[in-house]
Amino acid sequence: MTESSGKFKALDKETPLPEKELEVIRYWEEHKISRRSRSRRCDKKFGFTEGPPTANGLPHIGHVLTRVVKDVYLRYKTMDGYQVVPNIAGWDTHGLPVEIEVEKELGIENKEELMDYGLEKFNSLCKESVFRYEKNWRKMSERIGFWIDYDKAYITMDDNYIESVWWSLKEHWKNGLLEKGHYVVPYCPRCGTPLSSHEVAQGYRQVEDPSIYIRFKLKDEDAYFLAWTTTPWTLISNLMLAVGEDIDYALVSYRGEKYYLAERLVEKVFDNTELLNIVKGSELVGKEYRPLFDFVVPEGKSHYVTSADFVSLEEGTGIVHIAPAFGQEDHELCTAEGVSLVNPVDEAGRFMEEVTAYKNRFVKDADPYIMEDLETRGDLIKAAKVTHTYPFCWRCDSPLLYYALESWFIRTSGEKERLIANNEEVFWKPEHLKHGRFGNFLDELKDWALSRNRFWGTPLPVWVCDNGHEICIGSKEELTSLATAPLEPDFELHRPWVDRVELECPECKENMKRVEYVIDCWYDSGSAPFAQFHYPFENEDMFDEAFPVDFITEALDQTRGWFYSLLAINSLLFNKPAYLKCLTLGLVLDEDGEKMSKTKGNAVDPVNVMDDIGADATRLYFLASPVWKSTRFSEELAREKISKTINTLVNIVSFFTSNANLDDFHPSEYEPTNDLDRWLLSKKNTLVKDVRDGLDELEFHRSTRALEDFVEVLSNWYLRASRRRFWEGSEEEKASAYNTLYETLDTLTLLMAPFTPFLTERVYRNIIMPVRGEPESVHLLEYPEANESLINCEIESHMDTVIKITELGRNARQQKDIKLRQPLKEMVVVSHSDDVKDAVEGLADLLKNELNIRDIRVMQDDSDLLVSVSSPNYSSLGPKFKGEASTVAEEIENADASRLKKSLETDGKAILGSYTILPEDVVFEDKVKEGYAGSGDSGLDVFVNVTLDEELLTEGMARDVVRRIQTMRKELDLGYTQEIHTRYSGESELEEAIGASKDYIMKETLSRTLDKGDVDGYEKEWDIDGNQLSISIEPID
RNA sequence: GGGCCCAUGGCUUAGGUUGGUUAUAGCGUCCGGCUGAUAACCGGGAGGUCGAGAGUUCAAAUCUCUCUGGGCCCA
Repeated sequence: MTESSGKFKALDKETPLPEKELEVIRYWEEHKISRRSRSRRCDKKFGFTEGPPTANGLPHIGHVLTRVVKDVYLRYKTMDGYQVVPNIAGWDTHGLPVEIEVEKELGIENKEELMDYGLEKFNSLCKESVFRYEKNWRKMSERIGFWIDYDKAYITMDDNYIESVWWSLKEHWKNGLLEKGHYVVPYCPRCGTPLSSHEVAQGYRQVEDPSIYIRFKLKDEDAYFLAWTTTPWTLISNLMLAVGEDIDYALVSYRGEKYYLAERLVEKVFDNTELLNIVKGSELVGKEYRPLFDFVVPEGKSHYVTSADFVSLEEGTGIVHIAPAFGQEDHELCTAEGVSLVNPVDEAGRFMEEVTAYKNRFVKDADPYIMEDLETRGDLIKAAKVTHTYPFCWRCDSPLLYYALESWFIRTSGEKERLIANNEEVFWKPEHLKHGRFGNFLDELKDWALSRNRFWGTPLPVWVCDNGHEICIGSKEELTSLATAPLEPDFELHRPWVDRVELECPECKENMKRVEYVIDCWYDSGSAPFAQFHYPFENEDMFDEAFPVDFITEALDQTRGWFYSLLAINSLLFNKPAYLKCLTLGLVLDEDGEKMSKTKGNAVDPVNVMDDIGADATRLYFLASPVWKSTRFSEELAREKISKTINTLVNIVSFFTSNANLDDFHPSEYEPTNDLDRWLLSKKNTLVKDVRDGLDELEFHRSTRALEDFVEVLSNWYLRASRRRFWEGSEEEKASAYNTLYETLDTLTLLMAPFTPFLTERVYRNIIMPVRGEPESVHLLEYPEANESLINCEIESHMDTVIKITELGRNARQQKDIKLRQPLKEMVVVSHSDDVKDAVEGLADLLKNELNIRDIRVMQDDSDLLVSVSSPNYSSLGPKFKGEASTVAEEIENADASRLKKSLETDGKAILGSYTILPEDVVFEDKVKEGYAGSGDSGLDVFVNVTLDEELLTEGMARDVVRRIQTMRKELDLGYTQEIHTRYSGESELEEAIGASKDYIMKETLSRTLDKGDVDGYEKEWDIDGNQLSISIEPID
C-alpha cells in the first residue's frame, strides 16, 4: 500500500483497531471533546437520567450493552441540537447486597455480631466497598466511548442526596401516604431477620410437606367446612375461612358426616360421597364456625366465612384457611375485614407460652403433634405429602416463615390510578411492557413496604415519642432545629449518627427517638431525577430543565425495580411520569444461552473484548439486533463487524485518499454527470432518512443495518463500477465522481458518528477536517438532514433492477462456465415491465461494463430464445401402451414440441403416427436455445449469447494477460504511476492474442514496452485456461 | 404456582404490528468467478416440518387456542 502525501491523510491500516481507538480516546481527552460536545448550550434540552449501578462488583459485557445504547442515542440527540441534561453518571451505594458483601468479609453471621463489631465501623466499610470497582466501571465506560460525566456523578449515599430523599418522604408523610403498618415478609427465624425478595429468590427448593385436609364445625348447622393446608402449625392461628363467591360448593355426605367443599374438587378428596346440595360461595359468606384451637383468642369478630378472589380450584378444597400473621393475602384480607392480628409465634419461630400444648416448640417441628392431635379429635380428614417449592434462608438453610412484622409503607395502592395514568404517557420499547409486565404490575399494585431492619441505607426520617406522636423530618435544617442537642461535628445522614439524635416532640415536648429502620434502596435510585440535583434545596432550574426525563434505558430486570420506583415516587411527588421514553434491553447471555454470572464463571470481561476487537465492532454488534431481545454474546460474531463494515469503510476511504491526493482533488460545486452519482446521492439521502427514523423510533438495529448495507453497496457497487472514472474519466466526470464520493463520505461519517464514534473520528480528521477546517471533532457537528429533493425513487429502483440483472447475467454466464473476463456479444433481457425496460435502457453502459457484454436488447417475449422440448411420461405411457410404449416414447421425443403442445392444449389429444396420446402422456420443458444461456427471477429473464468468435476470444485472452500483469505489479508493490517493461513467452495462441491487443495491454498495465522474448526481471509462470505463459516485468527507473 | 417474553438451515439472525409469488442475511461448508481500495467481494450448490398440534382463511413464519422447551420477573 502506497502512502501518498497530500491534503487527505491516508488511514493507518497497519495498527490494530483497538490501539487506534485508544489514540482517539487520548485525542478526545486532550481536546476535551466530550465536555465541549455535551455542554454546548442550546435551547433544546434533552433530559436523561443514568440508572445507577453499584460498583461493588465488576462490570460484565451486559453492562456494555447498556452503555452502548445510552451512548448512541445521546450522541444522536447531541448532534441533533439538543443539550443532554444533566449528563452525569450515578452510583447506587446503599442496600443489603452491600452489607452482605461486607459481612462475608468480616465473617459476621448475625445482628449481634454486627452490633458488637460497631455500626460506625461497619458502615464505613460499606462505604468503601461500593466504590471498590469504580475504576473498572469508569474505564469500561470510557473504553466503549460512553460520554457521561463521572466526575460529577450523583451518589446516593451523599448527605445532599439523602436530604432530597428525606424531603420527598416528608412530602408523602404530609400527604398521608407514609404510614406504619404490618407486612408479611419472608423471615428467617434463625437469623432473626426478614429477607429481601432477592435473597428469597436464591433459596427456593423442592421439598416435601404435609398436605392435610381438616374440618371446621359450623356453628349453626350440622355440617363441616373442609379446608386444606400444607402448614399445619398455622392452624393454631386460624381466624377465618375464605371461599370464592362464584364457585359452586357441594354439600356432601361422607361416612355419616356432612361437608362443604368446592363441587369440582369433591372427587379429588373423597372417593365415595353422596351429593346433598349445591350452593354458591356467596351463600356461605358470613357463616360462623367453631375455632379448631382456643390458645389464641382475638379481640373482636373472627371465625366466619368470607370471600376472596385468590381462592382457586387448582388444589385443596376451594375453602382456604386464613391466619393473618402468616401470609400476605391472609393479612390483607383480615385487615380489610377488620379482623385483628394474632401471632403466637416468637421471633425465633417457636410457639409462645399461651400455646400451652406446643410452647417453645419450633413451629415446623410442631406439625406432627398438631396433626396427631387433630387426628385424635377426628378433625383430620385426610393426610398426605406434597412436593412443592418452598423458600429457605440462603445463608443458614432454615425454612423461612411468612411473618407479619411492623413495617413502614408508602400507600401506593390508593394512588394506583395516578400511576396508571402516568404510565399511559410513557413511550415503551418494546411496547408490550407498557400493558404487559409493567402494566400488570401496576394493575395489581400493592403498598410499598419501605422500611428495612438493616444498617447501611438511607435512614427512615421518622421519630416517635413515648406518647406515640410521630414526626417525619424533611431536611437537615429541620432536624437541627428540633434536636435536643447540637449535631455531632462529623455528623452524617447515616446510622448510627442519626440514631443518636433525639428530638423534642412538638406536641407533648417529650423526648423522641428515631425508628431504627433504613429504607429500601430502590427508593434511593427512584429519587434520582430530583435528588441528583439536591432538589428542592438548590438547582431548581436544572431540575425543571431535565424533568420529566426524556429518556431512560436499562435491562429488563429493572421493570419492577428502577422503572417502577421512578414512576411511583415521581408520580406521587409531581404527578407526572418520571420519564417519557423507556427502552428496555434484553439480557446478554453467554454463547450457550446461559445467563452470565460470577459463580458460573461465564461472565465475559468487557475489557478483554475491547482489547481484542475494539469498541466500534462491539458497538455495531450490539446495535445490529433489536436491543430488547436477549442476545448470546459471541466475540467471534462481533469480530465479523470488523471485516464486514469497518474494514470496508476503511478501504473506501483509502481508495479515496490515495486517488484524491494523486489528482489533487478539491471539493467544489459540481453537477453530477453520471447516473451512478445521481443514484448514490439519492441513496445517501434515503439513508439519512432511514437512519434518523430508526433512531427516533428507538429501533437502532434498523439504523445500523441501513448503515451497514449502505457501506456494502457503496463499496461493492458504486465504487467498483465507478473506479475507471476516477482513473481515466474526463475532467468533468472526475469532478462528478470525486465530489459525489466525497460528499457521500462526509455525510456517512457524520451519520455513523453515534454508532462508531472512534472510526468516524479518524475518518473525519483525515479527510473532512482538512477541508472544513473545523471543528476538532466529528462529534461537535450537526447531524445530517435528508435533502428529500435529491431522493429519486425511480433511479433507486432502476439501479436495483440493474443489480438484479447483473446477478442473473453472472448466473447465466456461469452455467456455461464463461468467466467474466471473457467479453460476450449480446444479452437479452426479457420482461413485460416498462420499469425494467427503462432501467436497462437508462443504465445500459453500466450493465455492459458490469457483465462485459457488447450489446443489450430488451424484449417482452422470450419465445425466440426458448425451445420447448417434449419428453415422454413413462408412468403414464407404460400401462397404456404396454409393449409399444418405447415406440410411442420415441415418437414423442422426435415430435415438434410446440406443435404437439398446441394440439394437446386445443384438442386435448394429439395423433402421433398411429397413436393417440393425451396431455398426461407428455412432459414439456422449456430449454434455452442453443448458443444462449439464461437465468430468471419472477418476471425477469436474462439471456446471454454465449457464442464466441475469434475476436471475442482474443480480447478475453488479452484481459487475462492484463490481470496477470496487474497481479505481478501488486506483488512488487509498485506505485500507481510506475511504468514497466514487460516481456512474455508462451504458446502461440496466446502470443498471437497479445500481439493483437498490444496497445490495450500496454495502456492498462503502464508498460512502456511489451515484447516477445526471453524473460528477465520479476518473472512468473502462468496457466491461462490450460495454456502456459511466462511473463516478466521490470520497473523503469 | 402466576405474569410477560422467546423458539426461523450446523451456528447467529431479519421478517411478525398490516396474512399474499420461491422465507432474510451472515458465519461455516463445497464448486466457480472478480480484483491496481478491499484480510474483501460476486455467482452457484448442499442445508428449513419457521418448536409441536389444532383452528380462522381462498391463503398462516405472521392471527387465535392448546401443548412442549428456554428465559426473565413475581410468589
